[in-house]
Amino acid sequence: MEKAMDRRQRKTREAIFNAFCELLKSKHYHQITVGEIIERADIGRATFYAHFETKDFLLKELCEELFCHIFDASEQGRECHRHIFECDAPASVFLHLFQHLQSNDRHILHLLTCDKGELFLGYFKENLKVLIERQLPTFADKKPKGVPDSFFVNHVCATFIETVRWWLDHGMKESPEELADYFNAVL
Amino acid sequence: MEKAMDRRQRKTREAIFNAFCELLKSKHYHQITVGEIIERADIGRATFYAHFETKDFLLKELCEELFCHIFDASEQGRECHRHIFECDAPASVFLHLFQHLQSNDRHILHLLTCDKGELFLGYFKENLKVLIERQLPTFADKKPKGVPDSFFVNHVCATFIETVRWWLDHGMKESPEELADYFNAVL
DNA sequence: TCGATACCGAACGGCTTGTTCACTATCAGT
DNA sequence: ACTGATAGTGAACAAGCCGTTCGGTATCGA
Repeated sequence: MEKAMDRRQRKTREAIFNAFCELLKSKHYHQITVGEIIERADIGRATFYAHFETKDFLLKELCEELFCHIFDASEQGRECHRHIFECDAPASVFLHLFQHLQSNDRHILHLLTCDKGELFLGYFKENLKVLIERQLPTFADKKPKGVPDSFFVNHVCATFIETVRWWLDHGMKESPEELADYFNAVL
Repeated sequence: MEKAMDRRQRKTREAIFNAFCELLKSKHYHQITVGEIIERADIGRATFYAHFETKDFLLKELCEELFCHIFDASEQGRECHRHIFECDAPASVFLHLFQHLQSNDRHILHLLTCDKGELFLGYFKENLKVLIERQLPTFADKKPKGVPDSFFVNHVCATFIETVRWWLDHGMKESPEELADYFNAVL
């Protein structure tokens, strides 16, 4: 993990992640068994537990890797090399997020619909929260009077997540731009 | 269930519900074992499975009973005997809901924080949705142009649920009236 | 080449699930 | 109060999964 992993370690770790993601496409999280992951990844039972204390930790670490990618990329897009798009508009970070979610890692989204989504959403929300808190000034105009900050942050978070969920449930027919419009409209 | 249950049936059914609710106060849903429910309800193993196909069905039926109470009561409050409060204000149904949630069945809310919340939330959302769809005209003024109906309904639902969740996470210090204010403010 | 490290794989104890079955208690109706 | 139907008992059972252990093998980095 931290100290330049052995090639073998990296390989099995990847194998586990891949197997897990593939399984997530056809099954709900809680239906997936460690045995299945092992079989699909073609590794020994003991090996799995050498890498992940438990199935929940596997999910946790997978999420962390994914969020790292997505959120780092969005922030970079905003502050550094500006990505492909102009990123000065207040809430364009969200457009970025929608785009990432659409293109890259579709299998992430399956986690949102599965019933262990709570866990996933927990992690997602955590990361999203720091992003939003850091941008709170940007929303100052949208925030109604008399509403606590923490309530508002939570509201923005939840609205984003629900927007994505709605998107998914309807087949992701809309473009990220449309989505971002809806998102801004209801805020 | 439907045909005037035997007294014995009602008794064990209640015993199971009670045991389950009590356990939910101290444990997360997925940590609770059928064995524990049985022991606490003081019934035979076979009896449990005679009533509920599985633990998930137990949750489902429990939710259905609870929502029946809450949602029916809110609708009655609005349309019939007007309850204790004046119920003409557009979104006072929500105030009603907040009040119900605060007073009556506090153990319901524990379901919202537990990690199987997804399941619970699913049921909750379903019921809430029909309520909101029925009241959509009321919100006509709040709904921004160019946003699909289904998106907006989902958004209102989610906002309500997240409001409740936030409430809970912060110790339910606010009064239902304040909550309703926040809720209206962000819509 | 060599020591360290990761993987193998089979086996094991422990726990949970859902079912079965012979037996007993309680019900509702005449 | 009798009786057939219905509900609950409790113990036992097979099946499945989890997480661990251990002796042996393969692969790594230096």
